[in-house]
Amino acid sequence: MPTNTAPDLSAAARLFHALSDETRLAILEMLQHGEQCVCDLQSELDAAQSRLSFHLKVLREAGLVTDRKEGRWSYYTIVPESLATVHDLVVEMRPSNVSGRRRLPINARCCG
Amino acid sequence: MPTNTAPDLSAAARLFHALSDETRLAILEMLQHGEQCVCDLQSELDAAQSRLSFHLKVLREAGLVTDRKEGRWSYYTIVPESLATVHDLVVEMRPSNVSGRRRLPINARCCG
DNA sequence: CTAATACATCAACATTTCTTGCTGGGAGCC
DNA sequence: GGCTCCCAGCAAGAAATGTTGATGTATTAG
Repeated sequence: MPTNTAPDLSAAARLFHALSDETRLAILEMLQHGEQCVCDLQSELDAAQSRLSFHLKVLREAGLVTDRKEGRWSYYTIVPESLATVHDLVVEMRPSNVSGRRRLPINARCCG
Repeated sequence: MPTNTAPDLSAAARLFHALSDETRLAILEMLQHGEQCVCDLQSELDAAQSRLSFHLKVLREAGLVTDRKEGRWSYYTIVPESLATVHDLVVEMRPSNVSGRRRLPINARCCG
Protein backbone atom coordinates (compact mmCIF):
# COMPACT_ATOMS: atom_id res chain seq x y z
CA MET A 1 0.00 0.00 0.00
CA PRO A 2 1.61 3.22 -1.14
CA THR A 3 1.36 6.43 0.78
CA ASN A 4 -1.72 7.83 -0.85
CA THR A 5 -1.16 11.41 0.21
CA ALA A 6 2.53 12.02 -0.46
CA PRO A 7 3.69 9.99 -3.44
CA ASP A 8 6.50 12.42 -4.04
CA LEU A 9 6.10 16.07 -3.38
CA SER A 10 9.30 17.02 -5.14
CA ALA A 11 8.30 15.17 -8.30
CA ALA A 12 4.97 16.95 -8.21
CA ALA A 13 6.66 20.28 -7.65
CA ARG A 14 8.90 19.66 -10.64
CA LEU A 15 5.94 18.96 -12.87
CA PHE A 16 4.07 22.05 -11.77
CA HIS A 17 7.19 24.12 -12.13
CA ALA A 18 7.50 23.06 -15.75
CA LEU A 19 3.99 24.39 -16.25
CA SER A 20 4.60 27.64 -14.43
CA ASP A 21 5.93 29.68 -17.32
CA GLU A 22 4.00 31.47 -20.02
CA THR A 23 6.39 30.54 -22.79
CA ARG A 24 6.19 26.89 -21.87
CA LEU A 25 2.41 26.99 -21.70
CA ALA A 26 2.35 28.61 -25.10
CA ILE A 27 4.58 25.84 -26.41
CA LEU A 28 2.26 23.18 -25.01
CA GLU A 29 -0.68 24.97 -26.51
CA MET A 30 0.92 24.78 -29.92
CA LEU A 31 1.78 21.14 -29.41
CA GLN A 32 -1.90 20.36 -28.93
CA HIS A 33 -2.20 20.71 -32.67
CA GLY A 34 0.30 17.93 -33.15
CA GLU A 35 4.02 17.61 -33.57
CA GLN A 36 5.95 20.79 -34.13
CA CYS A 37 9.55 21.47 -34.93
CA VAL A 38 11.45 24.10 -33.01
CA CYS A 39 11.56 26.54 -35.89
CA ASP A 40 7.78 26.52 -36.19
CA LEU A 41 7.45 27.28 -32.51
CA GLN A 42 10.10 29.91 -32.93
CA SER A 43 8.33 31.82 -35.67
CA GLU A 44 4.89 31.37 -34.16
CA LEU A 45 5.87 32.43 -30.65
CA ASP A 46 8.33 35.04 -31.80
CA ALA A 47 10.98 33.83 -29.37
CA ALA A 48 14.71 33.57 -29.74
CA GLN A 49 15.95 30.11 -30.65
CA SER A 50 18.08 29.63 -27.57
CA ARG A 51 15.18 30.70 -25.43
CA LEU A 52 12.91 28.07 -26.92
CA SER A 53 15.63 25.48 -26.64
CA PHE A 54 15.91 26.27 -22.96
CA HIS A 55 12.20 25.95 -22.31
CA LEU A 56 11.90 22.80 -24.39
CA LYS A 57 14.62 21.30 -22.28
CA VAL A 58 12.68 22.12 -19.13
CA LEU A 59 9.57 20.51 -20.57
CA ARG A 60 11.56 17.53 -21.75
CA GLU A 61 13.24 16.95 -18.41
CA ALA A 62 9.88 17.19 -16.70
CA GLY A 63 8.63 14.48 -19.01
CA LEU A 64 5.90 16.63 -20.47
CA VAL A 65 7.20 16.43 -24.04
CA THR A 66 9.41 14.16 -26.12
CA ASP A 67 11.44 14.96 -29.15
CA ARG A 68 12.11 13.04 -32.32
CA LYS A 69 14.92 13.86 -34.69
CA GLU A 70 14.29 13.76 -38.39
CA GLY A 71 16.93 15.13 -40.67
CA ARG A 72 17.93 18.45 -39.24
CA TRP A 73 14.63 18.97 -37.51
CA SER A 74 13.56 18.13 -34.01
CA TYR A 75 9.89 17.46 -33.62
CA TYR A 76 8.36 17.85 -30.22
CA THR A 77 5.25 16.13 -28.95
CA ILE A 78 3.21 16.22 -25.78
CA VAL A 79 3.46 13.13 -23.59
CA PRO A 80 -0.17 12.54 -22.65
CA GLU A 81 0.71 10.29 -19.72
CA SER A 82 2.52 13.13 -18.02
CA LEU A 83 -0.54 15.34 -18.30
CA ALA A 84 -2.56 12.50 -16.85
CA THR A 85 -0.16 12.44 -13.93
CA VAL A 86 -0.64 16.14 -13.38
CA HIS A 87 -4.36 15.64 -13.65
CA ASP A 88 -4.29 12.99 -10.96
CA LEU A 89 -2.19 15.17 -8.70
CA VAL A 90 -4.75 17.95 -8.91
CA VAL A 91 -7.65 15.59 -8.31
CA GLU A 92 -5.93 14.18 -5.24
CA MET A 93 -5.60 17.64 -3.81
CA ARG A 94 -9.29 18.22 -3.48
CA PRO A 95 -10.46 18.28 0.12
CA SER A 96 -13.52 16.21 -0.76
CA ASN A 97 -11.14 13.48 -1.76
CA VAL A 98 -10.10 12.81 1.82
CA SER A 99 -12.31 10.20 3.41
CA GLY A 100 -12.04 11.16 7.03
CA ARG A 101 -12.33 14.89 6.59
CA ARG A 102 -11.83 16.48 9.90
CA ARG A 103 -13.05 19.72 11.34
CA LEU A 104 -10.83 21.00 14.04
CA PRO A 105 -12.51 21.03 17.43
CA ILE A 106 -13.29 24.69 17.71
CA ASN A 107 -11.75 25.18 21.10
CA ALA A 108 -8.71 23.02 20.68
CA ARG A 109 -5.62 24.68 21.95
CA CYS A 110 -3.61 25.46 18.86
CA CYS A 111 -0.01 25.01 19.87
CA GLY A 112 1.66 23.50 22.87
CA MET B 1 -17.41 32.49 -28.36
CA PRO B 2 -14.36 32.73 -26.20
CA THR B 3 -10.90 31.75 -27.27
CA ASN B 4 -10.94 28.18 -26.13
CA THR B 5 -7.21 27.64 -26.27
CA ALA B 6 -5.74 30.72 -24.61
CA PRO B 7 -7.94 32.04 -21.82
CA ASP B 8 -5.00 33.65 -20.07
CA LEU B 9 -1.60 32.08 -20.11
CA SER B 10 -0.22 34.34 -17.43
CA ALA B 11 -3.05 33.52 -15.05
CA ALA B 12 -2.46 29.85 -15.69
CA ALA B 13 1.26 30.26 -15.15
CA ARG B 14 0.61 32.00 -11.85
CA LEU B 15 -1.56 29.15 -10.65
CA PHE B 16 0.96 26.52 -11.61
CA HIS B 17 3.72 28.53 -10.04
CA ALA B 18 1.90 28.52 -6.73
CA LEU B 19 1.85 24.73 -6.96
CA SER B 20 5.48 24.43 -7.92
CA ASP B 21 7.00 24.35 -4.46
CA GLU B 22 7.33 21.44 -2.08
CA THR B 23 6.49 23.45 0.99
CA ARG B 24 3.32 24.77 -0.59
CA LEU B 25 2.27 21.32 -1.75
CA ALA B 26 2.85 20.05 1.76
CA ILE B 27 0.65 22.85 3.08
CA LEU B 28 -2.11 21.97 0.64
CA GLU B 29 -1.81 18.36 1.61
CA MET B 30 -2.40 19.27 5.23
CA LEU B 31 -5.32 21.48 4.31
CA GLN B 32 -7.02 18.51 2.72
CA HIS B 33 -7.80 17.41 6.24
CA GLY B 34 -9.67 20.63 6.86
CA GLU B 35 -8.92 24.05 8.17
CA GLN B 36 -5.58 24.54 9.83
CA CYS B 37 -4.04 27.42 11.70
CA VAL B 38 -0.54 28.54 10.88
CA CYS B 39 0.94 27.20 14.09
CA ASP B 40 -0.31 23.71 13.35
CA LEU B 41 1.24 23.84 9.92
CA GLN B 42 4.36 25.19 11.50
CA SER B 43 4.81 22.37 13.97
CA GLU B 44 3.74 19.69 11.54
CA LEU B 45 5.93 20.84 8.67
CA ASP B 46 8.77 21.91 10.90
CA ALA B 47 9.12 25.22 9.09
CA ALA B 48 9.96 28.66 10.40
CA GLN B 49 6.95 30.87 10.93
CA SER B 50 8.02 33.55 8.48
CA ARG B 51 8.66 30.92 5.89
CA LEU B 52 5.15 29.56 6.21
CA SER B 53 3.74 33.03 6.17
CA PHE B 54 5.54 33.65 2.92
CA HIS B 55 4.24 30.51 1.25
CA LEU B 56 0.73 31.02 2.56
CA LYS B 57 0.80 34.44 1.00
CA VAL B 58 1.77 32.95 -2.34
CA LEU B 59 -1.07 30.45 -2.10
CA ARG B 60 -3.48 33.15 -1.01
CA GLU B 61 -2.56 35.51 -3.82
CA ALA B 62 -2.95 32.67 -6.29
CA GLY B 63 -6.44 32.13 -4.93
CA LEU B 64 -5.73 28.57 -3.87
CA VAL B 65 -6.46 29.17 -0.20
CA THR B 66 -8.37 31.62 1.96
CA ASP B 67 -7.82 32.61 5.51
CA ARG B 68 -10.20 33.34 8.33
CA LYS B 69 -9.24 35.15 11.50
CA GLU B 70 -10.53 33.93 14.80
CA GLY B 71 -9.11 35.38 17.94
CA ARG B 72 -5.41 35.37 17.52
CA TRP B 73 -5.43 32.50 15.06
CA SER B 74 -5.57 32.48 11.30
CA TYR B 75 -7.23 29.46 9.80
CA TYR B 76 -6.45 28.54 6.24
CA THR B 77 -8.65 26.57 3.87
CA ILE B 78 -8.36 25.27 0.35
CA VAL B 79 -10.51 27.05 -2.22
CA PRO B 80 -11.95 24.14 -4.19
CA GLU B 81 -12.94 26.33 -7.13
CA SER B 82 -9.32 27.24 -7.76
CA LEU B 83 -8.36 23.59 -7.89
CA ALA B 84 -11.20 23.07 -10.32
CA THR B 85 -9.71 25.82 -12.46
CA VAL B 86 -6.35 24.09 -12.42
CA HIS B 87 -8.06 20.85 -13.24
CA ASP B 88 -9.74 22.40 -16.26
CA LEU B 89 -6.48 23.91 -17.44
CA VAL B 90 -4.83 20.51 -17.40
CA VAL B 91 -7.72 18.88 -19.19
CA GLU B 92 -7.64 21.53 -21.88
CA MET B 93 -3.99 20.81 -22.51
CA ARG B 94 -4.55 17.29 -23.68
CA PRO B 95 -3.91 16.85 -27.38
CA SER B 96 -7.00 14.67 -27.75
CA ASN B 97 -9.01 17.67 -26.69
CA VAL B 98 -8.32 19.56 -29.91
CA SER B 99 -10.99 18.89 -32.45
CA GLY B 100 -9.13 19.47 -35.67
CA ARG B 101 -5.93 17.75 -34.67
CA ARG B 102 -3.41 18.21 -37.38
CA ARG B 103 -0.49 16.15 -38.44
CA LEU B 104 2.14 18.19 -40.16
CA PRO B 105 2.50 17.28 -43.81
CA ILE B 106 5.69 15.28 -43.64
CA ASN B 107 7.50 17.15 -46.33
CA ALA B 108 6.40 20.62 -45.50
CA ARG B 109 9.27 23.02 -45.58
CA CYS B 110 9.83 23.96 -42.01
CA CYS B 111 10.82 27.61 -42.10
CA GLY B 112 10.69 30.25 -44.73
C1' DC C 1 33.75 21.27 -50.83
C1' DT C 2 31.27 25.49 -49.28
C1' DA C 3 27.32 27.60 -47.54
C1' DA C 4 23.15 27.66 -45.15
C1' DT C 5 19.73 25.66 -41.99
C1' DA C 6 18.06 23.58 -37.50
C1' DC C 7 19.18 22.98 -33.13
C1' DA C 8 21.74 22.36 -28.54
C1' DT C 9 24.63 24.40 -25.29
C1' DC C 10 27.52 27.67 -22.95
C1' DA C 11 28.79 31.98 -20.41
C1' DA C 12 27.30 36.16 -18.53
C1' DC C 13 24.01 38.86 -16.82
C1' DA C 14 19.29 40.23 -15.02
C1' DT C 15 15.46 38.90 -12.58
C1' DT C 16 12.86 36.25 -9.57
C1' DT C 17 12.20 33.32 -5.73
C1' DC C 18 13.18 31.47 -1.25
C1' DT C 19 15.18 31.64 3.43
C1' DT C 20 16.45 33.73 7.78
C1' DG C 21 16.25 36.89 11.49
C1' DC C 22 14.01 40.75 13.11
C1' DT C 23 10.19 44.08 14.06
C1' DG C 24 5.52 45.16 15.06
C1' DG C 25 0.65 44.68 15.80
C1' DG C 26 -3.56 42.54 17.46
C1' DA C 27 -5.70 39.36 20.72
C1' DG C 28 -6.17 37.20 25.12
C1' DC C 29 -4.45 36.16 29.97
C1' DC C 30 -2.67 37.89 34.50
C1' DG D 1 -1.47 48.16 33.05
C1' DG D 2 2.08 44.32 31.51
C1' DC D 3 2.96 39.87 29.44
C1' DT D 4 2.59 36.14 26.15
C1' DC D 5 1.00 34.05 21.97
C1' DC D 6 -0.10 34.09 16.88
C1' DC D 7 0.93 35.93 12.83
C1' DA D 8 2.15 39.34 8.88
C1' DG D 9 5.74 41.86 6.82
C1' DC D 10 10.27 43.75 6.01
C1' DA D 11 15.37 43.76 4.84
C1' DA D 12 19.26 41.30 3.36
C1' DG D 13 21.43 37.61 1.49
C1' DA D 14 21.45 33.08 -1.06
C1' DA D 15 19.91 30.34 -4.62
C1' DA D 16 17.34 29.28 -8.65
C1' DT D 17 15.49 30.79 -13.01
C1' DG D 18 15.11 33.11 -17.46
C1' DT D 19 17.30 35.91 -21.28
C1' DT D 20 20.72 37.13 -24.62
C1' DG D 21 24.47 36.57 -27.73
C1' DA D 22 27.96 33.55 -29.27
C1' DT D 23 29.86 28.98 -30.44
C1' DG D 24 29.58 24.22 -32.02
C1' DT D 25 27.61 20.21 -34.41
C1' DA D 26 24.75 17.66 -37.58
C1' DT D 27 22.40 17.79 -41.82
C1' DT D 28 21.10 19.26 -46.30
C1' DA D 29 21.44 22.11 -50.54
C1' DG D 30 24.13 23.93 -54.25
